[in-house]
Amino acid sequence: MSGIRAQQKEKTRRLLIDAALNQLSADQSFSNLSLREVAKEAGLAATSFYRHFNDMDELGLTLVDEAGLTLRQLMRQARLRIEKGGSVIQISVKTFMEFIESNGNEFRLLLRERSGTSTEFRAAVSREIRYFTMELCDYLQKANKLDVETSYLQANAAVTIVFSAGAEALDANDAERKELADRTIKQLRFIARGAMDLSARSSSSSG
Amino acid sequence: MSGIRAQQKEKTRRLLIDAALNQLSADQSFSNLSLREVAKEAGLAATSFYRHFNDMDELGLTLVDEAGLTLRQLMRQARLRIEKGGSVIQISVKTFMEFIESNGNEFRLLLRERSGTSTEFRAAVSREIRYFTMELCDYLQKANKLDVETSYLQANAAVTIVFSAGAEALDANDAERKELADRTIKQLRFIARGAMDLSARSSSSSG
DNA sequence: AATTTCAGCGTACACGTGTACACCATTTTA
DNA sequence: TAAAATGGTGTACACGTGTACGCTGAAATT
Repeated sequence: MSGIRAQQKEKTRRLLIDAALNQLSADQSFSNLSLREVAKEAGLAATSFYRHFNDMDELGLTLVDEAGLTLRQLMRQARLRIEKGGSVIQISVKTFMEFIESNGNEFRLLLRERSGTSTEFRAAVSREIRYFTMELCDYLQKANKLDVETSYLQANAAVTIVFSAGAEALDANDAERKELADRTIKQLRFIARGAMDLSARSSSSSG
Repeated sequence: MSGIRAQQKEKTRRLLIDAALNQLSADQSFSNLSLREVAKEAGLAATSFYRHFNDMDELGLTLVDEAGLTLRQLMRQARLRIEKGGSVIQISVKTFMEFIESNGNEFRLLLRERSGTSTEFRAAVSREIRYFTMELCDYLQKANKLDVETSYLQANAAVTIVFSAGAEALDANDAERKELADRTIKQLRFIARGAMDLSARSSSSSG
């Protein structure tokens, strides 16, 4: 039951996952990454791959799940920082940019497979982003006393803007990233202000 | 000089371009489209491809250019509609959604290659989107008497939101698209309102 | 009319791919 | 301790890929 064998298996499974992740870059996407390349990078024979995954898609979906998880953990970190005081928007953007910097490959994966050719991948990424959006939506609802629709609209728009900025950040240098962060912060303020204004207006005209 | 030959060449070049475009779909991206497949679809021998393009990248960049052009022509149409009266935001979103519906493959191309593995493709798409954004920026500046920075921030955010909605629309049915359009319109109003408010505030405090 | 140009074709090649298969060594089970 | 299960290996195969090369017939040029 201790499982010296299961333990080793988990270890080389990890090796494969990390190998795939490490091979991702600006010049290489998961979809044009071959099973053989991954196995080689992991130091395994090509056919050993099958002891752990049925095919590359299975590996890829695992990566998407992990990336989504990392993203949500990031959100928790941001909330902790916010509780200690500071601008919500500023801290959130900064945290996100740190994520891009230290987890560029995970983010690239999400970004690319979101509009990729596999229905399953698209659904998986879409799901992860939906989780992310929903958590923000809850937060906005409670923090700003907004109605459900408005807070959802705001959360969805904010996530879109932040993701798009993240995508640009991948190709940017430090100075450009700073600029990008500033721009994003201002845009999120536009959205927050607009949501407040228009929500107030519609609730006063309808009730 | 009439060029019965040049004429024919242009014709089969068009055949190749259209063949590539027609092979794009939810399940097939340009990057995993092979030279042989394109040539076959166009009814040519594989090697004839080289009489028109050096490689697939050259074809792809041509497609990106054409897609960008189509996008800008679309903008002109929207402006014409707006001059006849109507909500700027509503008409723009509607026009964009019509573009997605009738030019899905072009849009898919832009969407995917924007975060693809080729630096050249990314640059090309980025350039097209920049043109698109700049035209909107000019318009906002004149129509709303905003300062350059604010109108740029607004234009950039608006384009991001609209593109993201377009991406979702690709996988959506008619009802979902309607919903999507409504959501997008509201979000663009948030942004417009926020830009107005915060621009006014900063200009009154600084001048 | 003779010559040159050139779009399009078919063959051929080396290469990388996924994966089927038989085999081995070691852990696990009986 | 004997038998079974299993992670890892290497070989082998068919397939699709880009593209080099030489050829052909018709258009263009001289």
